[in-house]
Amino acid sequence: MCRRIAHLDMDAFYASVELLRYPELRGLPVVIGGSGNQQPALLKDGSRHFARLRGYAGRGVVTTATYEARVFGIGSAMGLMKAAQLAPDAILLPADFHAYRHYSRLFKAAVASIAPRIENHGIDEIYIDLSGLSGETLTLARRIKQAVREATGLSCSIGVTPNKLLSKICSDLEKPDGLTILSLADIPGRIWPLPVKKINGIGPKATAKLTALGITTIAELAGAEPSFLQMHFSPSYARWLHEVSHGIDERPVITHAEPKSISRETTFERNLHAREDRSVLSGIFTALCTDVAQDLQRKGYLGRTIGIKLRYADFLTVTRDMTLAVPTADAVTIRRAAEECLRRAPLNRKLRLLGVRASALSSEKVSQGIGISRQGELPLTVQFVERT
DNA sequence: TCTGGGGTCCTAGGACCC
DNA sequence: TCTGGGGTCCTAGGACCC
Repeated sequence: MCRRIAHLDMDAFYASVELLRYPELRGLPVVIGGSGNQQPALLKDGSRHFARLRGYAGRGVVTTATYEARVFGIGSAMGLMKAAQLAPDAILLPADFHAYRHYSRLFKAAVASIAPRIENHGIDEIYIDLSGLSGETLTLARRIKQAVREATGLSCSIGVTPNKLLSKICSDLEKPDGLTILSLADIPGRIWPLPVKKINGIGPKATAKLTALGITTIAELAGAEPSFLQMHFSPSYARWLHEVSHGIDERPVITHAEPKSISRETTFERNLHAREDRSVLSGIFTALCTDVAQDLQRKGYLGRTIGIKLRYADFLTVTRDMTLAVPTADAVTIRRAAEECLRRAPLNRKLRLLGVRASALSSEKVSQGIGISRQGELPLTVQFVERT
């Protein structure tokens, strides 16, 4: 029995949400990114003045670009300074995650009204299991696209195939506003000619390694001997490469998942030194711990492992973490643990990023139900802590 | 022109236990 | 003393994704 799995990807999601708010920008190259000080100014005549990429100075990156901006070679994760070189006259808007989350909820609810088995895959993507539904695949997919458009005014692209791997590739084939349906028989014709990096899970490192081995297309990967792949990759990755190149993927659609970690991090406007900039760094550190604590409390989780992340001026990144006896969501406890971690990291160099993370999460409700305080200040009850 | 912020998963070594 | 084997937890790093 063949499954029917859809992957739905919103088209240039953040930028498209901004175009709903600023319709006068339609058709122009628009880039979303940066740190929020490029808010449009309202002029006396009621029109708005938008910042341009030209002259941008800072460490921001492109989050999303409209298709008109992509023509210039601008893409996600590119530094804004570089993007400014490519398209100085493009409009620059700050990201507004509150608005994007709102539209995310809208489009997911619209899909759920037609096909309730949904797996979240970030703010702008979902997998949908259509297997149990009646109706033609094409009809269902068109209904879903229409429902998303009616609920949000936004377009999306959908791929439908027997599994998540192929559907993810497929939703990208006819973007924007695409709809592509493939069967296993279509793999040689439609999937194999594509470059290996189109496979979700083959990133820059693996692509470079495969290229060095003379493998650039999925067809070439499919033609590689498993023993050859095992010589160059870890056993499980080699096996996975062989399977995905043949379109094999049995992963189920996961309709509910608990978070594994909650973290906050920030890149400084200028590099900071642990000693020379001690007080400003300390303030940032405390704020990050407070933010993590608030996120934990708001979402109803306790963290048992607290960790930090440092990124030095040369981009070298180190982490340190420690596991507590008692899970916590308390800002002071987190700050103390994070400080312990900090003591174990080299601090004789300039930093560009600091982060704080809570992991080994458990649900707060369960812990409270058996009498553990949020701060974990009742050591005698430690023995009754149950992990969830 | 150096490269955000929030995540997941995997690997690997050492500790520790039986 | 020259040497086991499996299982789990903890820590650190890294690839990858949106």
